[in-house]
Amino acid sequence: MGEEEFLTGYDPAAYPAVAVTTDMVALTIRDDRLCVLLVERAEHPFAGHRALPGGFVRDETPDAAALRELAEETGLRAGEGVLERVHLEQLKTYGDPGRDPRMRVFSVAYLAFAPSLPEPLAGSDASAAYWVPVEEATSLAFDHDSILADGLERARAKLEYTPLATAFAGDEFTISELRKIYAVVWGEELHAGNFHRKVLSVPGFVESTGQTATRGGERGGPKPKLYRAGDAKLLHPALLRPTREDDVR
Amino acid sequence: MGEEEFLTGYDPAAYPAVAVTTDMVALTIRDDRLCVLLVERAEHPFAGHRALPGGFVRDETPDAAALRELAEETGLRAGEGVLERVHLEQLKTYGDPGRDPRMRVFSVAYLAFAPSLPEPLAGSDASAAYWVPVEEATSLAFDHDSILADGLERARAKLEYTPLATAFAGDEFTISELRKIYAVVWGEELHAGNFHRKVLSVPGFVESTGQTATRGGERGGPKPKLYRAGDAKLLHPALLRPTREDDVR
DNA sequence: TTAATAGTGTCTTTCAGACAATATTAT
DNA sequence: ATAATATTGTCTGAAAGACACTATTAA
Repeated sequence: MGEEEFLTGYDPAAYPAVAVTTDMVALTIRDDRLCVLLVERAEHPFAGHRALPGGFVRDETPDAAALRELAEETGLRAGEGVLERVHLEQLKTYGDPGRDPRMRVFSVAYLAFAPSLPEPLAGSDASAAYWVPVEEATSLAFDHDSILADGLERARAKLEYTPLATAFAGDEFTISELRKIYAVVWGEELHAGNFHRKVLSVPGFVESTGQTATRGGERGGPKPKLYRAGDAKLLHPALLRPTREDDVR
Repeated sequence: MGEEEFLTGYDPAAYPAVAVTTDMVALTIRDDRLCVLLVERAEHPFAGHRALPGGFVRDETPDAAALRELAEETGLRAGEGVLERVHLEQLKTYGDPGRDPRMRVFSVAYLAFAPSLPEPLAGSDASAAYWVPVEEATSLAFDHDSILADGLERARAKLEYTPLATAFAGDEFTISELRKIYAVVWGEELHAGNFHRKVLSVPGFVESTGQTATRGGERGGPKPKLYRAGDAKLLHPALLRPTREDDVR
């Protein structure tokens, strides 16, 4: 702000109308695949295309708008605990002229990490929302391909230096399950032994529940110990992606 | 988007007016101090308070709006090379209802790193803009205190894993000058010997010009070698801040 | 029994940080 | 001459990554 332009009698009608929406990159892991929540567009423009869920920001904070939108599309209700465990953060704002053919629309994009969620109930309020593996989420409406790409890159980077991978897991999880989350999001396998030692050595990443899983892995192995998310907000030292060009030029 | 709400005859006048602006956290280093560009507000609200420079996003991308705003406030002109060397990135969007008492305003905040710039010419177009050491930039208008805080934290974090410190330096610089930039932004001294070795060991951080400065330090010492920014986009391994609580809980 | 998994141990290499040493130059 | 600075060297400890090993369990 600080615009002398509208200090004195500002007339809204004198300016071209703009709209502000949120678009949501909601990620979850289903069947060992990283999935994003998409909606089917019924009408033009981009009728028949899939899009990120989103909507107008009403008389609320952008954060609240994003959370509301997520709740509506997934059918989750506040107060049941699931929605409360979702990690939500602002991603970036997209506002190129022409990104929406109808009018000037600025979209504040959000990124959400959710533990494995059920298929949205088509009945509730979710027009037609469903989880799609990210590799198959192409040819989206508007500039949503690039919003999704930005969201994925952010998510992958965040796993390196924050404990957010636990946001994809249930309340209690094994080290193997956590490793699987990293593998799925990063798209590459991690060395089991080194990962195990690393996770336990980073202070505050996970804490032991003292419990042991009731059975071992699907194809054998001892019963693993159970952990829950720790209280760290940042991982130090970080857990860096193995395959990365030594430095991105 | 994907809002069925405005697929059919959408009437702009039916919605409360919103405005979209940019606010700029422009940082530079002057006299070994980290400074931010502020403007003086002449009229209400917050008359007499200082604010981040900003303005409406017109028929242009938000990035272009931010760059235009920076050029206007600093008096810099495109094509002279200085503005082209400024690093600009989107910071975050602020849109809480009530952040501007006049109407609903969403502000797409930007962060800029500039090499030491002259005091803006009051005459040009800059209403009344000047550089202020960041510690003295308090009690800003609107929610600009928190935008500035977010910008500073982003800047400090970015120095760790990107070569952006070079954006504060001139075309050619010495390792000492680079170290001074880190010290000023982070607010703590760095060990000269270790910093020197570290910078030269990270691939693509800096490249030698083959030249040597014409004179040594202000209080003696050999003539240092000159370097320019390398082609790395990320520092690997990163250059982490020395004083950091082992992990932020 | 077989094969897969959980968890631990060891070794090598890399790197950060502390500290020292030497050479060079402004004052 | 003195003091500050540039640059390089050395050492220690932390940590990453490769690899090996044992114990445990599903099928």
